Amino acid sequence: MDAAREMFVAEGYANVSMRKIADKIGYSATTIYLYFKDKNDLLHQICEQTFARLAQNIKAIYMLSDNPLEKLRSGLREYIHFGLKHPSQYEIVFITPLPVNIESDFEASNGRMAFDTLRTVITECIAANLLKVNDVELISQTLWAGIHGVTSLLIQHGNFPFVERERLVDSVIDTLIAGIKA
Amino acid sequence: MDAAREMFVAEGYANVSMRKIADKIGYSATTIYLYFKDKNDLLHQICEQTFARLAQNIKAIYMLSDNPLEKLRSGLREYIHFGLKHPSQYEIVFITPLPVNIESDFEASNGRMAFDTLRTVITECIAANLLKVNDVELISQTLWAGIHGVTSLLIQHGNFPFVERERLVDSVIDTLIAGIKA
DNA sequence: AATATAAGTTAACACTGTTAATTTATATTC
DNA sequence: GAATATAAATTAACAGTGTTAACTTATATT
Repeated sequence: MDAAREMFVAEGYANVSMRKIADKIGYSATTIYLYFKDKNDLLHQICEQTFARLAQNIKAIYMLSDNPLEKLRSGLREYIHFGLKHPSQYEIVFITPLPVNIESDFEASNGRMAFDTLRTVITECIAANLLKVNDVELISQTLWAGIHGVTSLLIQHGNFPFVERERLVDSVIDTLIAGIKA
Repeated sequence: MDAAREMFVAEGYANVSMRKIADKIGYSATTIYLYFKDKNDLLHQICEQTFARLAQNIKAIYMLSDNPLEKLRSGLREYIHFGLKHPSQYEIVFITPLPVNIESDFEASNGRMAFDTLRTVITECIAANLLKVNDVELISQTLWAGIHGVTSLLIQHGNFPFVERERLVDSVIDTLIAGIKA
């Protein structure tokens, strides 16, 4: 998985063959099939690792504040920064077109857990009467769309004449929060 | 291009081989290479066709109203709906990492032209004193991030238990506009 | 020492995008 | 109308892909 992740990150999922991975770890290609159902499954398991780290980071940041809106703001920022700090990995997990039904068990995966951190803090905000809408699911997904949008745009279209990175990130976060605040 | 577009949309870019396209149009696979440099070029040209229509659609929608905020709202909606209606093509232009040499193309591409329609209507909103920030570029890119985010999430993570599609789209648009309105 | 099981490999299949050489069809000249 | 030039399309082939089934080697258990 370490070898595969490095190669996926460096060269892209589609450009890394099972034989290349096998060469790197000194095994034959078919040996990988003893431990992973197929190439998609290999990617899926790597994604789980990354999801788990992201969820952990966000939870750690939530500990630093008691103000729900502050927690929300810093959580959103951590998500974006996590993506920008590990652009290749973010690309693989969140941007790279997922070849098949890789997400069929999303319900129980670490991806769901990462998203749950967002849902949790939104619930706190609603409980504290800080928002003007009280549909947790709807707001969570709306915010996710916003932070995923800026992250993936900055990663992908690096040569587009964006305004300064930190200004854009702040603007997205500020706009989103201003848009839902009571 | 018609045959290829249909198949890309129906089955996904990766699952359509040059031979399958050739079969559908009654030619041999290699004939396609007389008219397109390679498979990516074929898709790229299909995208240009489609996104010329997007820019056209948005401009047409702007004609239907004089209220800048209404124009903005309906333009954002059209962008998202267009992406959802042409997921394969949206994917290749805005999501899939492009080879380095194509990137300069983006400056003059029809996708960029679509973004310019956004910049134009934002300028109108600022001129009418409807927004609380008056940096055209910053706001345009912030909104682009938001609508790109929801579009790409809905396209790529189809198995995620999203709330009803139209509700999420509305929520993103409402939140963004509420976040920038004066 | 014999056997059962785990781990890994080889050979092969049915594909893929793509190139080079070759054939077939159409147009242009004599 | 015949000969030639050009355009259009094809066939054969290459090097690669994910993946399966059959086989071999290593390790553990009796």
